Amino acid sequence: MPELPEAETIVRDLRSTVTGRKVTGVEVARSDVLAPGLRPDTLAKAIRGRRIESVDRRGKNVVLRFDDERRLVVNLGMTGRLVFAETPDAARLRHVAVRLDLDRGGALFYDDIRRFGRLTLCTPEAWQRFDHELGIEPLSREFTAERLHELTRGSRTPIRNWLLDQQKIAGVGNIYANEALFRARIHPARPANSLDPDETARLHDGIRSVLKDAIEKRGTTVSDYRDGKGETGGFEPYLQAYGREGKPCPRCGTPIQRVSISNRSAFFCPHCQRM
DNA sequence: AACGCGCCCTGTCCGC
DNA sequence: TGCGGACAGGGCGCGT
Repeated sequence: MPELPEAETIVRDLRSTVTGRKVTGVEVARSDVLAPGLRPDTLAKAIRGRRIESVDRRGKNVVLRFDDERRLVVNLGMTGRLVFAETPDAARLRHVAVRLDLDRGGALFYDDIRRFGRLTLCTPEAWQRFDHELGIEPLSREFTAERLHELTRGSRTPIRNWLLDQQKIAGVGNIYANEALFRARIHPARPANSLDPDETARLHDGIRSVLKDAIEKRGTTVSDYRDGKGETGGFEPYLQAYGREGKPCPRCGTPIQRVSISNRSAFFCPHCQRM
């Protein structure tokens, strides 16, 4: 479940280790993680010999920019991992789908148990389109409480679902959507356009604070997430609602409830978060 | 056309 | 102990 904080942690880890290195070899073991139409030999030919100029994040995506301005966009799906290691053994990975060998030793491994992740190779134009289609970065200056209120006004969908839409806000997944709503004391099934300015201000605050707190703890590992070094994240003990069905609400002690909204679990406190 | 839903995958856990 | 089924949920394609 890599969401924004997990992608950000991976990016920070990889920045220090792979930036400036040259790709010396490309091995694709599971071609179904490549974007439709991207063939293994096409990818290999495109990036072999290229230097990695930067490692960045857009929403939940990790973006490697090469010295010819092409980019490899990595969407981690549910169980994707990007780990740098000196040897395959040191990476402790059992489902390596793609390996990028780097000069000066070591390799960047893309590992994905369920292979829901996707690797996309973008020209500058394709990257521009990709970037444009994604929603606002929740930790950016442009993301204000007023902006959130404007955005939510046009949709009747449950706010939890709305928060998962990457074309609205980029980077929020089910864990942090539920946590943000808990912090804001808003019921996950509330229609997005029913939130008043005070509620969207609280939600804005909840989104930003939970993402920042989770980044500080290097992300949430429920089961599969690993950072750029192959280590687990430290935010799981700080979750207040997600995965805590039946456990007491940290604010009022009422048991946390789990309901299914559009075939996805939503966790909330029935006392603090009323319809 | 916004929105809901089923599907893609594998590992884990739970009940019988 | 073994086995079947539910569940995890990101993103996409499809139907309404």
